[in-house]
Amino acid sequence: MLRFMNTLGKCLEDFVPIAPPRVGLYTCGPTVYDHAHIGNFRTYVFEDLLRRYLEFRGYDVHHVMNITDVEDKTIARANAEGIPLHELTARYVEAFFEDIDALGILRAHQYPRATEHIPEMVEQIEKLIANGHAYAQDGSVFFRISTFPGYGRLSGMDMDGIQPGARVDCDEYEKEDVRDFALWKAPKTGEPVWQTRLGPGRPGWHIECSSMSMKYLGASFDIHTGGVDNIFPHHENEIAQAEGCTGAPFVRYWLHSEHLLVNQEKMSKSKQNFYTLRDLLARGYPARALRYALISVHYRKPLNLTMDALDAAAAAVERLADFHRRIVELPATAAAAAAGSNRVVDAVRQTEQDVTEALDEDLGVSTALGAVFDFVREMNRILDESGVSTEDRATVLGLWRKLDDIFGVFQPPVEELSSELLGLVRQREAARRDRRWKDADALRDTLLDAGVVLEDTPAGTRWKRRRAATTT
RNA sequence: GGCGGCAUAGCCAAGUGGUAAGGCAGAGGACUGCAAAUCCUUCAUCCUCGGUUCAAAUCCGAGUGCCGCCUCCA
Repeated sequence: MLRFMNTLGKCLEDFVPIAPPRVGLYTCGPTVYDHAHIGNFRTYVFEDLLRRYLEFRGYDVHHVMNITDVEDKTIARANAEGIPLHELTARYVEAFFEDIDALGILRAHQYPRATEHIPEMVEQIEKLIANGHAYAQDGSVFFRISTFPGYGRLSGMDMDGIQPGARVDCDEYEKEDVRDFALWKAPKTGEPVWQTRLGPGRPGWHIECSSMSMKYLGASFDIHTGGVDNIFPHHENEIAQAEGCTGAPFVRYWLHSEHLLVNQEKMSKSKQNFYTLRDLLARGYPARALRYALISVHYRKPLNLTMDALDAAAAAVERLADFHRRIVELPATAAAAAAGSNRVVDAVRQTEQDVTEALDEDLGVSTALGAVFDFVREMNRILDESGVSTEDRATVLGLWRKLDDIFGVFQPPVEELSSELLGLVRQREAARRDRRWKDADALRDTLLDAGVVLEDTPAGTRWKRRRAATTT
């Protein structure tokens, strides 16, 4: 039974979709004013694992991720660069897709953008005004929190405790109550303006997610996710907006991922520990190693990213790739043997069961990966001792494909070698055959300098790309 | 000040009452012409101090440290 830690209620709950096998999944996406940083991707990778695992468990997931292309930061950045908003956001939307592709994150089924859903937001705001949950003031529209008794339930915030003055800044907008939040913002110089039935202005941030999620997933849907910092106020406000509008329960399961730390500290540009994906790729870490590092820690635990940890992740991924290559390239002679057949079948079955049990429990990914590495060791033992039959190999590769569908880090990319380098490999094989060890070793060194590592096996010499040097 | 998260070997990290998964790094060994890959062996008593219990990393209390939220930061 699949279970999730639901932020709403703070306990482990059995996962029961509203209309199985369909699952509506909404994940809070990027604000496209700059490159996303590696902490953002921690969340996106978690959401990718969630989606992939739901699919593995037979659910028909409909995944929607919003793109926030109009809010304070995007406007400020576009103004600073002196370019139109859409030009700025188009640039970073493109970068975002490049990055998630590099990390092997599956594309959502839809990426609705705020600027393309102004009418839907206006309509929702009108409903909220009509039923008394919202009020217009000085050209803006605010949500009236006092009319929504459930406010604060998701975050556990006691709204009565928040009083004007102390820590709460009254912003430039006049509101009935400082706790009220903006649904629609009156026009200001230097800001984009939409002419709507509400008057001119632009949407507040929170309204886009409730409008767009309900448009594509319905008034009530299954799962909504984001980083922990979104719990309050963003998701709290979404609930108020949605339920205040429809009267129906908005979301069944709220899942939130913890933040990523760098060297046990919060990432910040001033501490010079702020990394985008591109920064880390430029340091030579393979994208798959980064994905592994981001995925291998449970999503509700802070992830402490260090360069040592990334080196370790790169090595772990290589161990998995080495195993995959070994099983794929298994020579026919060894593949004909079948002494280990029962062990293979047992190991495959046990591994699939262990991985499923672990992930069923709120995506217990560390335990699941532990089971995978146990499997790799057992299979390597079998391969050392007896080899496997062609049939068993197919069974193993079948499991491997399933695991890769879930984790997205097990199937190594196909590597190619230039004909010159391949020629050197052949020359060295000839040298070894003639026992010209010095020549053979010199050729091996040459290839190593070219980034090619050789492995001599009873069935011949294999080559692979050297793991990128990643020091400092 | 209010609310919440975390603290396990050199590093990353599982485990939430019965004598510490897994990965990386290290040490020794097997295999190898030498390597690489692989396998075997080895490497912690769980932040501190109290308490509950036959039994605690795991429950309770008090500390210490780090991180986050408290109006728009994944």
